[in-house]
Amino acid sequence: MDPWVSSQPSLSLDLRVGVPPLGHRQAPAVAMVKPKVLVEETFLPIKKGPEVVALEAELQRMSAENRQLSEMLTAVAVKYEALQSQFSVVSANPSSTSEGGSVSPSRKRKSESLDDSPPPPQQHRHLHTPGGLVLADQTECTSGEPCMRIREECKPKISKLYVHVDPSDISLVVKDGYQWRKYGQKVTKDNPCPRAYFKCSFAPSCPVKKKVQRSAEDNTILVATYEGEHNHGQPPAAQQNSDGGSGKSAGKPPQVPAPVTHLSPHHQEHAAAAAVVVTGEQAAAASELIRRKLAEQMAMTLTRDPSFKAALVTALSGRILELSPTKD
DNA sequence: CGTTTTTGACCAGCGC
DNA sequence: GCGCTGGTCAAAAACG
Repeated sequence: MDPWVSSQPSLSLDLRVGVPPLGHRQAPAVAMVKPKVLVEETFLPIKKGPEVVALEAELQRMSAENRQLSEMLTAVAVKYEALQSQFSVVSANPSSTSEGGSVSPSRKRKSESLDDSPPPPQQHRHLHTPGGLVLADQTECTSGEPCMRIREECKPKISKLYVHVDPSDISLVVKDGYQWRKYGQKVTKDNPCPRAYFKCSFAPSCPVKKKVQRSAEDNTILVATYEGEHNHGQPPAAQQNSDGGSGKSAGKPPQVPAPVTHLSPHHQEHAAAAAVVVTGEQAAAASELIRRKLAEQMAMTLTRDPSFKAALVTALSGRILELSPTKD
């Protein structure tokens, strides 16, 4: 996250859900605007039953959790600023882009070690996409977002997605909205998990390929490396569940990995570093888009969370019961 | 029957 | 030149 968040009231990532505004508490650096309270504490005359007490305890817990998250966001924002200034320096010195140069789509291992050797921190950039994916590196916007490119004139269209999946899910399926046909699988030297090779099958002439491999460090993370640029639009949403399996999945049910809704600090760092990718007007446009989608995803995540729903329902029903005329 | 996946073989780049 | 490795091909299998 970056300071942009703090300046955008509509997209504030303040996570204090259902917590009464605490005037005495210093607001976290990242969340500056007045918190939106879903369950207003002063909604009704005070008459606390056991459910309300329990709910309050739950809200306190969530409050603490949110405070933690806010602190993490603050730390991430600080890191972002540091990286951004570093990036500005790098941008001012084009000679530092020594890894640039075109990479032909196939049989080019010479300059294509992106996948195997960890890139230097500044090049290891990740962005969360609305699908719960983490977009890394530069240049490629698989979802059609137009402005995530930087130094595209000197870099191949290579990007990475980091997808959190269930460890028990052995499939190498990354849901990104495109149709892919698997054409190979290989066990690589530095990772016991096999790497799967896919080609875009949505358009026959589409040159895009992707490699999917479980992270050696965290096998709940799938790393998808995209090469090339789609020469067609994104398939309609109805087809987005068929990724990897691309239509027929040979009898297997469509595997849809869980979105990255809970990121380890490691991945959050990546996400924060992502903001370094773009600067200037492109950065503004990209940031707005990304953050909007991030906020949407956050809302989606909350609404999908059964415990959150349960707490919300409990709170609302409790209030309604209190308001009920049958109550004496 | 058509399409996709699997998987062993093959090819090319790279380091020694 | 040789071996290692990653990437691709293509025949066979699997599936609806």
